[in-house]
Amino acid sequence: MAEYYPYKEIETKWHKFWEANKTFKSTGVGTKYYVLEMFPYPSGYLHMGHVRVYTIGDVIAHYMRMKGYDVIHPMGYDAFGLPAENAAIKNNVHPAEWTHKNIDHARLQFKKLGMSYDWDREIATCNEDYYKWNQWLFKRLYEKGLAYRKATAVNWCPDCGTVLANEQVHDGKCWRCETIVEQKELTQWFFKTTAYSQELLDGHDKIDWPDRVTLMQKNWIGRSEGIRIFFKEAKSGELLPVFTTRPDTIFGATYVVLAPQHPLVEKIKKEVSPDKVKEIEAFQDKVKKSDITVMTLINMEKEGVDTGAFAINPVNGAKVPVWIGNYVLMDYGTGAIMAVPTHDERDFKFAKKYNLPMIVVIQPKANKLEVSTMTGAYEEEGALVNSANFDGMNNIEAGKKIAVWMEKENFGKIEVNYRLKDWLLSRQRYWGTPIPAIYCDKCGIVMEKDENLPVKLPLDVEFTGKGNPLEKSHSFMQVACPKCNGPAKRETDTMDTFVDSSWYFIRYCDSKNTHLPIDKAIADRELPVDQYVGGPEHACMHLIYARFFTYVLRDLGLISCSEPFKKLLTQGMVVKNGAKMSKSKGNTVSPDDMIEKYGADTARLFMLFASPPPMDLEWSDDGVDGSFRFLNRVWRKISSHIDSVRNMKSKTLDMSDIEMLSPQKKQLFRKTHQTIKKVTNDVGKEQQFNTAVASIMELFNEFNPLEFDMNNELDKILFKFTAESMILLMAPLVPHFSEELWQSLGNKSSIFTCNWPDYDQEMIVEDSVEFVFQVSGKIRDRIQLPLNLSQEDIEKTGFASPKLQEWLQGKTVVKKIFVKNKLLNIVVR
RNA sequence: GCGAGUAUGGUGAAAUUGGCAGACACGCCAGACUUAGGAUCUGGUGCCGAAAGGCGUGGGGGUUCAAGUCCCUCUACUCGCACCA
Repeated sequence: MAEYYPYKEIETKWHKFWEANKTFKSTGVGTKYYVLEMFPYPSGYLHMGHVRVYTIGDVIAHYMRMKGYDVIHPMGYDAFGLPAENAAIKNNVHPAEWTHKNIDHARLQFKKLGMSYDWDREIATCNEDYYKWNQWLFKRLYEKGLAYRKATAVNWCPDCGTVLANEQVHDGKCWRCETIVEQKELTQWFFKTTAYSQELLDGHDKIDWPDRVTLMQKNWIGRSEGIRIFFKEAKSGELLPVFTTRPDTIFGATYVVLAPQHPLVEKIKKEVSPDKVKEIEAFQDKVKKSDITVMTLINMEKEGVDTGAFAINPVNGAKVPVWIGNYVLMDYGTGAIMAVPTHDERDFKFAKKYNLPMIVVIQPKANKLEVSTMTGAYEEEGALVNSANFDGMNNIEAGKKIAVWMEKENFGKIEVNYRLKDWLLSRQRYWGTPIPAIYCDKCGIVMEKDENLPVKLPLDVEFTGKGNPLEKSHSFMQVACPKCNGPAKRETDTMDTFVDSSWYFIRYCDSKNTHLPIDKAIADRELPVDQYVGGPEHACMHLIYARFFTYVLRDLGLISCSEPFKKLLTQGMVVKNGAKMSKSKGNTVSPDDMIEKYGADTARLFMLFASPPPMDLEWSDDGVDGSFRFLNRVWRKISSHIDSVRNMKSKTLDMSDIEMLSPQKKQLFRKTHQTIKKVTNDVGKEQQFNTAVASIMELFNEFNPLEFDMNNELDKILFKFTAESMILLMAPLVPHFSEELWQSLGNKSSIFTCNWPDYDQEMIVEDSVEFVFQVSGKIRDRIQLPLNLSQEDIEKTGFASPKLQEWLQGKTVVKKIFVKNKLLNIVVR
């Protein structure tokens, strides 16, 4: 049986040591550095995807610690949510019990992986001492007018009598009973995220995030500058505003489309024939009889119906038909659009389908457009036609002028619109934070008193899958109105779990505070998070909600910082055989098995080595083996002389010592310095852990074959210096392994209290370089030459090279390109 | 439909940002050692070719002395889309 390094013993030993010594507790002294990974939803055991994020965060935390920062590195659990409730329905176990069992296992897994958390800060969002502050903050938002109620549609299963999450709708059917899902209007709570639309955009300049994430957010917030145009309903004269970003095409508007829920539709019904009303209602009904999930919206054919009413275009008095369409959204813009089929592809298709009129208003330079021959919309630039005084103008210029003119004539109002919606936070579920609102017949909406918080989740509930369990709890529902003390009813909606995760990173700073969510002095020292790590799937929702909450807490005077996450690292998924690991595909790998078979350090090393953080990571069992073998090789090499160097002082070599070394050992010393530089840059700056690992392997490949004579003082010094440097560089990656070797080498304190190694720029410089010679861009020779030769010297060498001469023979030199210490390109004809 | 990515050997990937394509590793091949083992060590390994040499970074086109890297265009795949977290 092969001898492996004793990873099990080592890992257990250091877990105990770190825990007993609270090695990773932040000291509160010096410059703080807050590293945070997105906390897990404890739905069962941690999987490899988790191991990856947390390993990446842990490497950064260790590195900054060794760089001398007071590192804040907390962990907790995003513990409210739907899966716990599903488990309750399925297995008749209380969501709390299920959740706490999972949390306990996750905590154990974190410890086994050697994650360097400050466990004293731990939180779970389902605990009363956390969600109390959700309620407290909700009240503050309500007082500021940032929380309000309005009606909106939800997925509804009529059979279960319950609201369904998008996830619970499969092919338009309820996942449990397969009843066709409908839309239902409910009055629900919203947070006014749109109050901060502009700051959410402007804040991007203050943070160091991947461009693609800020770009996604920008698109999500969707700022568009346009104009609200005041169409009027022809019969009643009722105002029918539409929003458009294309005022240049206003003279080409040939019909108007309303969202099916648009309030004007109800008025129109009173004006048109009974047959029309039937038609309209049938259409409204059809739209309502579908769920509101994305896939449905995508697959939905664009459909509409003529209401029989007309609208007046303010700019020219044109009378255009009013339609309703399933693709016009009530909650964007004004819930109504003007259609210009000649210059918008979506409108074009719709107009063709229903045989609606078209007018060309933009003519390209090259050819002349005719409505009768058009096969698609013309969406490029051109000159305006059929546009009154604006004819002949370039459409882009004209757009601005038309908008100004319309505003002056009071035909419209220039405005900025955002695609960002207010945040619907009501959930008709049990396992979440109860919203602390009370409904009193006399007083209306009244908030629960601060001193009565938290409003606790009741225990006298049953999980049947039908209806909201909270509605059946009398002890919960029936309350006295905090204002008039009369009988009142408690809100049964709970909060979206995104509320929990929108400020948990703030609570970590002061997780035990019983009179405020956070103490301001502490917040001001510890916030913002300097480095946040998590999946890019949170680019839009979580990362916008968290920024919104930070703005709100700032405006409430609770904290001073505006942007919660200074730097963001988004890591890819862990895949196997090209597919995301999932139970249904049977391609999962259990972290527990990995730790058992190879130890946590090998699992960590493989994940860091296999792929740079932003890319997906292809799992490979053979690759894990390779990482394990590498650790074993290092272990053997360093162990070979560990007893001889244990009691000697660590020293480095000076120039005169180096001159006495063999060329290979001199090169090893240089390589060590080069590797320190490379790893420092890769880990500290680029966050490319794969290349950091590769360069440590390169160093080891030079170190491993060399023999060291333990009777020779220089050899001993070099051996110890190389070994220690390597271990220090490896410490953030493989903490147990490094701690063990470090202390075996005679060091008395934890490696994580040591300084990150420095390199000497002088020691790095190579004395020669392989110079490349090209003829007309093709490489024809490579010659090892001293550094920093002049172009003149290089040319001499080049023209003297027999290989080059062969290619230069009989040709005329046209040009010579010289790149110092790199190449000479001789261009010939 | 809208939005964001990705594409380099048999595989995971690297390339100091326009300057030697394939570092490092996996796998494979050959060998050494050996009380056969999924251990360790040594050498080889992009493709074609006997060699000289040629070809090669998803396809096509362009800029340049020089392109994986810049520009245009096409294709394929992956992810997100507001009640999963």
